[in-house]
Amino acid sequence: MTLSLPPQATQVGLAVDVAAFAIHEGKLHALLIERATLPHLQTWALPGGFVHVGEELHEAALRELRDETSIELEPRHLEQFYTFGAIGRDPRGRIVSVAHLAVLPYGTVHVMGGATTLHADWFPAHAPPPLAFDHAVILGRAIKRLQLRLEYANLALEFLAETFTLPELQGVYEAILDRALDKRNFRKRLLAQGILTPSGERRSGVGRPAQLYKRAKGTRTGLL
Amino acid sequence: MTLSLPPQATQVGLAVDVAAFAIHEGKLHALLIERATLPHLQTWALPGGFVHVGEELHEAALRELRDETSIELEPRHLEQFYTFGAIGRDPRGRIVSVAHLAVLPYGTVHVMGGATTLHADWFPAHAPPPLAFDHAVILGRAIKRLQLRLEYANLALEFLAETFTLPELQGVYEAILDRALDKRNFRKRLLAQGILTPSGERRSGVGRPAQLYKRAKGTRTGLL
DNA sequence: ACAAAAGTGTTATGTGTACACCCATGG
DNA sequence: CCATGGGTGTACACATAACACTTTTGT
Repeated sequence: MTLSLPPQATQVGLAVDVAAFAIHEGKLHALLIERATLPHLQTWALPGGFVHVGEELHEAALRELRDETSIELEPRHLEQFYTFGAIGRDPRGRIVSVAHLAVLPYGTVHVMGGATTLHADWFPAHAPPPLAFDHAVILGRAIKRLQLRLEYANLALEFLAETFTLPELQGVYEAILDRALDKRNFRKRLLAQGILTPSGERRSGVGRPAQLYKRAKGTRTGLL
Repeated sequence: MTLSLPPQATQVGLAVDVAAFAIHEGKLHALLIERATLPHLQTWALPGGFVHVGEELHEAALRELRDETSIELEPRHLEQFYTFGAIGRDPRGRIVSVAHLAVLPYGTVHVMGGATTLHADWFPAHAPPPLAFDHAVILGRAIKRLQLRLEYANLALEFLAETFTLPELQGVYEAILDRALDKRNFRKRLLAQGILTPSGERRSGVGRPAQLYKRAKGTRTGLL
């Protein structure tokens, strides 16, 4: 490093926080951890922490997600969505947090308490418990962003396994938008987009089996 | 400050950059400065710099805009839109920049060289000169964000004086979207939104004078 | 009178939304 | 045969896009 920073440059703590979502029992859930350290000891919060030296922002987000929740997962989507830097937001000093939005398929997640956290668990995203710092605001904005993304990215598919039924996909939309959708209009719209191809097989259970679909070739949204 | 940061916390330089836009001669222009310091001496760049201690992010953006361009202005709109933190983006070390998008009315702007910059000037936003750091990427994303915002915020009004004609407003849309719009459909759509009220007066010049409008009461978008 | 820019309506097309019944399977 | 959930089509309202001529003013 041959050039130095100007004297008035602020050195601040750089953190990432992750609002990670999955669908469970037809409802949108967010992954929260119970803090094992001050400040806000024993308060629920978004997974997150300080960025390490030489670590990219999205790498830090993935690491915090893994370390704090002992999750075995590959996030299907990870995206920075806003940076929170208000002066009083952290009592330890000036800490700027780059907030990320992550999407996980619920099935692949096994949550257990990690070293730096007391617990980790899924909570209904639309009705979370009291959260540390400004994390309630961050979570709220993450949900809004998720709803917006749903419209023109095919982000809903990231919540599901490789093959899925149309009712399952509709359930994802309804969980995220927090309202009911018309079955026929939903199918019409989704099939018209041409991003789904029938996978031939059918899933069985109670009632009539549903046609299975998978994403059409060349329609990945881009993970990071 | 009673609590200390954990040892692995990275201290990084926190900067803001501002992509400031105005309409001039029917084209979208961006405000650039020519750097008076290393690195990238004598290269054009977005106005920006380090955040001071105890300074909010948006305050830093406003200060840099004023100091580096000696502009006399009140930005009509200022909005954070993305944070750039890739490791190699600045040769001085790990510097994270919170990028902002600003809208100025062109008429109120007087650009002259400031102390920390060699020059400051407006450039066509869709065809800028070579830029320092990753500022070309930042500018490109700022334009995209501006185009998106145009749709559902009434951001176009921020480019104009308090009263304006419909052809002027259409010119703003065309400059930002970089394509022509149909006059009749444009008028129909804008007037249907009910955010414009005729201000009675008419502006004179060559050709038939145009009706003047101003924004309807209670339709401010929110500056910050 | 002419040049220059403002203003004005209709039609076709596409998109979103509301709405009710039959189908296939398991128990 | 019944309970459960999957699958299907049509009609209306609304928004969008294409398109050409007349009006008002200054010179």
